[in-house]
Amino acid sequence: MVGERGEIRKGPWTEQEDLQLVWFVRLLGERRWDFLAKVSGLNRTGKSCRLRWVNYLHPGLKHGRMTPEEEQLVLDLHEKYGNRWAKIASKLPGRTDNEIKNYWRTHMRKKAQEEKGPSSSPSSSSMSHNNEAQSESTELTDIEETTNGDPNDQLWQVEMASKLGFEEYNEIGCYNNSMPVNSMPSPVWEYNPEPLWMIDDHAEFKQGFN
DNA sequence: AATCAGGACAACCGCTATGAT
DNA sequence: CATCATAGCGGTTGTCCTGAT
Repeated sequence: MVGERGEIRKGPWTEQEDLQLVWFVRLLGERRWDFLAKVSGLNRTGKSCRLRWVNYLHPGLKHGRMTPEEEQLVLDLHEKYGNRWAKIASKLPGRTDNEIKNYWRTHMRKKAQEEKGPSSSPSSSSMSHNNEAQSESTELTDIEETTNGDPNDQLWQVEMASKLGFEEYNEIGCYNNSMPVNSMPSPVWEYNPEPLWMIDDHAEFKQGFN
């Protein structure tokens, strides 16, 4: 799992790594990814940790196929914003920029070309349909907003929670249970049983390891 | 049944923006 | 004001899966 000392791991994440990451994000919050990466014992870069969290582990994410409405929305928003994936993603709660980007790359681009194709652009007609999906002017807050709807999503969350050994997670995206410490190889647990946010600074914290 | 092509998705890389010191 | 660290974004690549031949 965890590679050689000092070696940064790359490639697919293991369940164990996911578990560790979720746990440390819960403790430290979604910030200071570099620090989190060091402290967690994951031999990953902060960047990699953030990406994994944002694109896969975040409890607010939808998992599964795009609905036709979402497809249409992506199409419309791409018309409007171009390749501003983050911007587009912000209008599609529960979807990540990466997901949308991938999705676009595969079929939407093709679809868009087809629709544009020989005749006029679809944008005007699709816009009206789009209003229904309350995109555009309506500023959707964030991913939490849709977590309650999608059965796919709920299913995934339950699956993920059980996979990670948690019983439930609350509305702010935190799992309410204790970490299954026995499966945690990180030295953190030996040195710092106290919540990490109690620790003043990483310099101090790091002393525990070095 | 084997293999090939395309789709779907995860992850990495480089660059830029922003905030802290 | 300049510099450094961190976060975020968009592009790209790699791998696995699935359906067609």
